[in-house]
Amino acid sequence: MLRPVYKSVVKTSILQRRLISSKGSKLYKPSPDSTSTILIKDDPLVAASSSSSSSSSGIINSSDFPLFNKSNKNTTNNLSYQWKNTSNMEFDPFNKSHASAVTSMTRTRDVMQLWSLLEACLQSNLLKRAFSILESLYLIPEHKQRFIEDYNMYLDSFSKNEPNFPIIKMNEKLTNDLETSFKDVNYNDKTLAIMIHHALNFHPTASSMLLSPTISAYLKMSVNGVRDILSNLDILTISDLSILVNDLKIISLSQLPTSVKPILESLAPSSTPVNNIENENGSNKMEAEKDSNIDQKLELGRDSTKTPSLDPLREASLDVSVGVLPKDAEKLVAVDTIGMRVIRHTLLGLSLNSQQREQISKFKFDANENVLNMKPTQNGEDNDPPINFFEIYNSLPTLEEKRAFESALNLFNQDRQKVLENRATEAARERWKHDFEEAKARGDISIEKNLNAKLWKWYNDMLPLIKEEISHCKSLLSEKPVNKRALNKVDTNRLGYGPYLTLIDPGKMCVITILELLKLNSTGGVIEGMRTARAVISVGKAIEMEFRSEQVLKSESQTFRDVNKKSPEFKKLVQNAKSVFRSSQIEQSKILWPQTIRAKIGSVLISMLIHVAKVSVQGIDPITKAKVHGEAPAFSHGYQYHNGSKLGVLKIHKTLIRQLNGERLIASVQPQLLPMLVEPKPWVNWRSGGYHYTQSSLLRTKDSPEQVAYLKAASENGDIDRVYDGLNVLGDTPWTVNRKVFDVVSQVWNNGEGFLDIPSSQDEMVLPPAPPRNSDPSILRTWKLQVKTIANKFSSDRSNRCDTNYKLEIARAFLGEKLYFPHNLDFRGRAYPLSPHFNHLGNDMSRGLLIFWHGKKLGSSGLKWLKIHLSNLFGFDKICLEDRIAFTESHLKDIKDSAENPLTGDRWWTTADKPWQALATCFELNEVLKMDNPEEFVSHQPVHQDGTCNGLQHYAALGGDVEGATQVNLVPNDKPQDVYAHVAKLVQKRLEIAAEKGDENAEILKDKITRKVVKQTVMTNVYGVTYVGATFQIAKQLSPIFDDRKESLDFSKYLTKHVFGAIRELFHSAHLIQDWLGESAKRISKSIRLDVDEKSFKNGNKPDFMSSVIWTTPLGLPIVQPYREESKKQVETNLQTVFISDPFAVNPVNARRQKTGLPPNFIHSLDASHMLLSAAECGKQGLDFASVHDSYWTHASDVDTMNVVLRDQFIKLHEVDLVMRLREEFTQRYKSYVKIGKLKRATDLAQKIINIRKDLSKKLGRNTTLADEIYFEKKRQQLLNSPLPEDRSIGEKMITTVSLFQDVKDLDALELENGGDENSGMSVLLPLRLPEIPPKGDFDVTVLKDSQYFFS
Amino acid sequence: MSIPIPGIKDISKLKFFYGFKYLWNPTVHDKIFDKLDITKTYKNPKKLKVLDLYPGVGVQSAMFYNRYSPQQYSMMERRSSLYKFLQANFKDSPLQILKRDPYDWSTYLHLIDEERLFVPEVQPSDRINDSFLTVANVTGEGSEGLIMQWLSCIGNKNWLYRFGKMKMLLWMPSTTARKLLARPSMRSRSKCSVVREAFTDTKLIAISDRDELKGFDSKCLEEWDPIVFSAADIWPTKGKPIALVEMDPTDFDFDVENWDYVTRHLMILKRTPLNIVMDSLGHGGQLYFNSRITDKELLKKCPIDLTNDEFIYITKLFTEWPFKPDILMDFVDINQTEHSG
DNA sequence: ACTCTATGTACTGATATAAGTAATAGATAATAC
DNA sequence: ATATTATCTACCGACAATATCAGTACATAGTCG
Repeated sequence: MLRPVYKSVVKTSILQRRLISSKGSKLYKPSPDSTSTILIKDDPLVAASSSSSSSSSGIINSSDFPLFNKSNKNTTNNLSYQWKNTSNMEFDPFNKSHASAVTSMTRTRDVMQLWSLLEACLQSNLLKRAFSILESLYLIPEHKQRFIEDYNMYLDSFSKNEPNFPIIKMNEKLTNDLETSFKDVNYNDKTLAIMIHHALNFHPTASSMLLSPTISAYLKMSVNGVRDILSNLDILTISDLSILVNDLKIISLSQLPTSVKPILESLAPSSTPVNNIENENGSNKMEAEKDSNIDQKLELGRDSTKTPSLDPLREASLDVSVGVLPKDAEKLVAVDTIGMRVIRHTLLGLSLNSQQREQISKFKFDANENVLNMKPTQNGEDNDPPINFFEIYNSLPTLEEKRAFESALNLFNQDRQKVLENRATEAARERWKHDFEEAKARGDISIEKNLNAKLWKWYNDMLPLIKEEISHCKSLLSEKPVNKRALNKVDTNRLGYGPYLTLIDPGKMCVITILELLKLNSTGGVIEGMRTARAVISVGKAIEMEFRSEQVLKSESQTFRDVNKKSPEFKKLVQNAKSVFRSSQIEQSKILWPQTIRAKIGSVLISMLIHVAKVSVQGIDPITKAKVHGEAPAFSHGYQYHNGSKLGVLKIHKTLIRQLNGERLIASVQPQLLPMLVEPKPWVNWRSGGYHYTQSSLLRTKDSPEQVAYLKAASENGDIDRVYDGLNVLGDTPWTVNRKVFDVVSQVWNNGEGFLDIPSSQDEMVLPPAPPRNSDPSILRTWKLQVKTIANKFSSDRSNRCDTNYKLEIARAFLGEKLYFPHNLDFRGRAYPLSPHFNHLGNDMSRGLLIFWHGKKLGSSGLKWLKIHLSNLFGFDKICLEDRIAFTESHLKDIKDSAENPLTGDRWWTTADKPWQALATCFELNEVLKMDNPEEFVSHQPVHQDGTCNGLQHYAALGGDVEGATQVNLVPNDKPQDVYAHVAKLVQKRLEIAAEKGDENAEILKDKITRKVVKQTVMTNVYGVTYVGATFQIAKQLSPIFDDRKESLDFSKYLTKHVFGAIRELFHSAHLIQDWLGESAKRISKSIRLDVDEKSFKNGNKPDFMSSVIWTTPLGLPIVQPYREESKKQVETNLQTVFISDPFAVNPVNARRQKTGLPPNFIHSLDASHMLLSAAECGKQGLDFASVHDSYWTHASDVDTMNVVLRDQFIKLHEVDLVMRLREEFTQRYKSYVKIGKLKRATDLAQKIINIRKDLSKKLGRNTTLADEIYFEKKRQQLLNSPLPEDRSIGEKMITTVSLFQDVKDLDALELENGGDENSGMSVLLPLRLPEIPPKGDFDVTVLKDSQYFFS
Repeated sequence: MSIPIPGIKDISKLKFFYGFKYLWNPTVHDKIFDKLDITKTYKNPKKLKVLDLYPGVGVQSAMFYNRYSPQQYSMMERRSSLYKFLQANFKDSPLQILKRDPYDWSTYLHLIDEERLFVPEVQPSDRINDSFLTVANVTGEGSEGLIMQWLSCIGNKNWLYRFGKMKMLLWMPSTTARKLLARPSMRSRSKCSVVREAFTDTKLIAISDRDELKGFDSKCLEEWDPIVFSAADIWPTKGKPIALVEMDPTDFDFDVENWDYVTRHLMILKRTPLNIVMDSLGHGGQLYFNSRITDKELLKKCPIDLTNDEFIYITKLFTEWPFKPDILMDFVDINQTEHSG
């Protein structure tokens, strides 16, 4: 049928806006009469609000965060959602909710861009340029309060750059800057710290007496006390402090920050400060003099990177036995670097067998050399890591020994983790070089055949290009800012990205670029390549990430550079201090590179790589039919169309693809994001936690400043400490790779054939022959579709295999290791591991590969749960526990066979729902069953307890719905309820009734309803699946029954109605709550905040709605639904323009998504709270705990304990009426919001409003608009909140169209619901009112205490 | 006995036009017929079979019949309101009304091969088929794709073009006409202009807005001298202007698949000189073509400046390229769906 | 020295792209008259 | 105040269209008083 016009006339509603593409490089010129400034001055509202925010010393604007002004009366209730009014927030670009004026947001963007530019310039020592950026920043009024921090950054750089600048001159400069250039700015304690540091370092050898008065003067100038000055550890190094305390004796130990106090203490009595200062390059002589076995040189950051890792001396010293100390000092240094001997010493002191003993003696405990087992093996069968810590750990007989072992391992892993996060690119480069040289020895052909050797070639070709580009950028940047006109386009672009490109070591950038591109192979639906947009941004991000961790590392080694040696105890002290330091460093780095810059950087690097990367190729000359050899670029930039839209793609040459398919890809996993070897840094605030050197945010925000602002406020307020507690428990669970399962997977994998989820590896695709060209178009089309389907299958198989490859390689690298998953949260509060690819949230295979590091004896109940677990994995999870045990017991033979001959036997385990996990369980059960006393068996297998339709469980509890609660096992029962089966039964009944009435559809369908047909729909119903969506799901289930697709769809439509009806009937109260949530979300997202900018009214009566739905979880986590209209724009890069969203754009909300999203999101925020509460409690009780949203894992022996915790926490969560609480919060938060509604014309009130409008209209000389009314109401509110009594009294007398509603009792009587038939209604501003909560049922959640099938 | 022509009064009562527009003014139609003078091609109109796709209100159809009395005149119209209108006006006329969907390829198979309700004569391709004419109105804004597919059918010699070189009188939005008729170096020059140049000889016959003419090539306009009428002559009046073109298939001889790939990719960067743009054809394209294209002047040109002959030349080089990419795999798969319970 | 204007450029928003409506088609929110 | 028409289409983790042109705002240089 012909397509109706309207379907394609307008393709998208995206508000396309282009980036101000080179704004990053554009500086504010001090021209005071820019239009925007005038606009702001003339706008009384903006002026008022900005003055109020500055006068109240930055206390959060009440209209931004209505809850802040509320006094905290309910503190007795520990689930209170109210936030304390203690936050003291200064200006921060994130700290503006969306609804504040648009103008401020555009300036926010400018601030952000200037910041990142400033940072970049300072890093590159472009001080003059930096200064002019400072001048621009200074002109932004909201930024004044924070300005000194930027100036400090500058001053610090200046000080480092000009170490020989006398302190007096320095002082002059400071005075001059602050008195002439930046008049309104005052120094702070950090400024003083910089001056002190400069003073100490300018006169390193000067007599203390000379320095003392100067420094004392600075200390006296302190704003918040000497302590505050001294807490600037990023400025003052340990040796600075040491001088101040020990030499000059100006300050006392007690004034130091607690984290470094112990270090200074231990330095104080014996140490000779002179040594500390002289010792910058590490003195070997000193080392040689030490004769203790245990004393170690503590090597840090910069120094360690200098150490060549292929040192022949070191090789030679490997076999030096413990306890024998080489007299040769040089050798000692080589051996000594990372404290390996301590570790080895400790380990060898444990009870080990001779083989282990030998392993340990041979193993190099050098983090740089033995980060992870990433070496490629020629023979796929050889999975053995050089040392299997897990096996050693397990074999240790006593708890004490295990502890000692773990503690030594931890010491070693600390170093390895650091290397992992910081040195991975260098490691990759070294591997390439090594392979290249090996291949070279074998001849030119080997170089072509060996991937790494090829990469090394690319690397070497690319490096000079980058260096050249960097020097271009540098010379361009160091020139005086010439007028732009004289520049060509290339240089104009350089000006934009140049400052960033010069920040990172060129070699590192090469490696990153190459690795990223290889990683992105066959992503984004591209057959042999990737999307350009994705590629440039990924590379840009990776570069930025590298820069960030380098920064942290650099400042860390700067501060601690002088602390070079001491005992292991001292090392621990330093480690602690450093970790505190890192937290604060990461926290401070608020600056992120703008997305546009990332894209530009990425594109520059990628285009260089395209230019140099070549592969040798074979082709057939179409004319002579002869084989032709040649060379072609490995990457090629082009475009593809999709529905008439262009899509930039980066194609990878077939030759390279083939090579990649057979390659082990571990190297290209972003090494910063692998699982961790040590416990993640605990979450203490919203941007410090997880990895040690890599910054991650607590919340995965979707580029929404609003989300960040609320999160930050809550975090600073200490409202979400319990969230941290739970999250830290998840992160602290140690795991290891299940060796037995890994061996099976590995075998299957190397075989290359498809197995379970793993697709087979294919090199070529087989396509059907093309029909003749002049066939009917319909035939041609069918063929094209076939080709497409096959190609898509091929490419998805390939990317699937690629993904599996990653998982396996990571698993291989962590064989025998102790590993941890750092977690963070999505915006609803659900927890996810930070490390991609391989984690316990992954597919069945990933889960099967993971077991707990710690083992626990099965004890009395463990075996039972292990058996139940197996039954669950086979899909028998809705029968009573006894039957599940019986299931497992009836398959003991199968279990034995599966465990002993997983691939050669009957492969019973592959018939499970979750085969790999089943296999893992079979392995354990088989071992258990061999034992005489199973209770003694030490189990590592996580046992899952899953909620039965967790969403519905929460709904039932919320609604007090007895019937629903029974269905989802909140009510004790001797048999678990199967919701899906029950719904199927209900549908069946409905159909039978309909059939009797003569309904043909019902007649045909009535015997075909199974649990499976309705399962997905019941599940997704919680997420608000629509009628159409559910129809598709059911059609999928029904399709085997009906031949005709159309027919199947028709029946599905019919059936869906009944399924929906049945669900609605069964979970009636859940649906009432869903509806209530939906309606509330709709009203909120259609409401107007009073102090909204009038300009958001397009035509005076139609505003852009800006309010998103916000609530606080029982744990205090504020949740902001980020659904807004998208605004994307094109950004020019080297390769093409890319289309990316502008994170600073202020967009109206997407009311539809706000509405459909709230019910599932609210429920998820509750189940997340439940999980975190349970996690924290389990942690407290000493359980190992993991979760996949609504599936909770622990050791078999602890399941009973965990179940009790789960129920207790659920009860605790629901003891409060959460819906009521939510409504109260909404009412508070959206108190002064208004909506546009209809008022009955025939009322007094309406008449009054008409009169006001008439008056106003006269005054304005035009028709009034709703925008005008909002303006006056806003003014009234401002007057009412004014500190001046006279203002307040004026406000009280003011009457506006909105104020009239204050006294109205019964709004319902006046408001016209949308059923208004005649033109009796008129559009007015009404106060926002939320719908009434549906009545709560009689279900008492405490009965849950005894419900054993709640989670099972 | 001539068929009565529906007037604007009746036509304007119709509510739904599905975004299509129809010229209702008989005077303009007469001018157009005069100008077309189809008897040049169809020496014997009594032998002529006309297939009218999306006839709409049938004004043109009735006038055509009145003027030439062809052997068969079939109107294919499925949209209910328009079908009803045709039924009401032409039920008892010699005009055949078929309630079929011209969009669906299978419609033609049924009509021609199975039911044999409309069977054109196959003619050799050394001349325009003189017993088969197709008239179509595809003025809907969203239906441009249909025109483009018909065009590619000329290249494939399938669909109605299996009966030989069939002339088509085609109403379309004027923007579409502008794109199709654009010559090299013109702003609107795009892949479909090249397609038109490759497979057809097309003339602009009439257009509903004089302002639109400035988007066309002035030399061509001189030659075509199109009839310009007013927006008031079409119904519904609102909306964008429309144009009528006359499209005759021509001879061609080149590798269509490769040519399609080459033009598609080159026209993406239509303002980038050939010596640079060739890289977007595949790995190492720039190097290969720079060595193969001997005419340095050609290398300086941009794709937008190329004639079809030049595209054919490049295509030839492309097919001779030993390392040429697989042109079949030229698409992306945006929608990967997984997930199930 | 300063202002004004001519000139060119950077920026924004609009439009075209390919060519069976992605495998599908009915409710519903938004917009226009 | 109704009727047409565009926009969805189950949540989250997650990952994105681009080239070119016309018109305009803006900056710069040069000229002139």
